[in-house]
Amino acid sequence: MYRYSVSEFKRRVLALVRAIPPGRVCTYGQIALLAGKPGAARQVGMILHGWSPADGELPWQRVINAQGGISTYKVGWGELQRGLLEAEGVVFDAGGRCDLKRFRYDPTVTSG
DNA sequence: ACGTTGACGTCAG
DNA sequence: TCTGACGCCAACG
Repeated sequence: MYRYSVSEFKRRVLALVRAIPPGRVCTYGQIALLAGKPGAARQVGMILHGWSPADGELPWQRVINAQGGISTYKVGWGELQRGLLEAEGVVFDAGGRCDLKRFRYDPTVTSG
């Protein structure tokens, strides 16, 4: 698909995203940090941006912003992402945000 | 090489 | 809580 020579960072990001279990979410900053580039949250978004939304191989919908909200409305995939997450059990409030303390998945914490 | 843009994050008011 | 400013780094013209 869009597998053009991925760099080390991209590789790590994709691996981390794939490690997110259904019904859980991660933030861009969290992914960037674990991928080895603290503060490179924007680059995480860019990497996912180059990925097809129809590609079920990558659970890109489980990556949201640090406020627990959807950041893909500006590219037209907001409704799709929210729908996919809700189908997995993630609950959004009236403000379109979910409770990160409840749904955030941290690979470094083996508690779940 | 340079300036602008962007699926973001953090700090100050 | 919401807004504005700055930083981050890769992609684009």
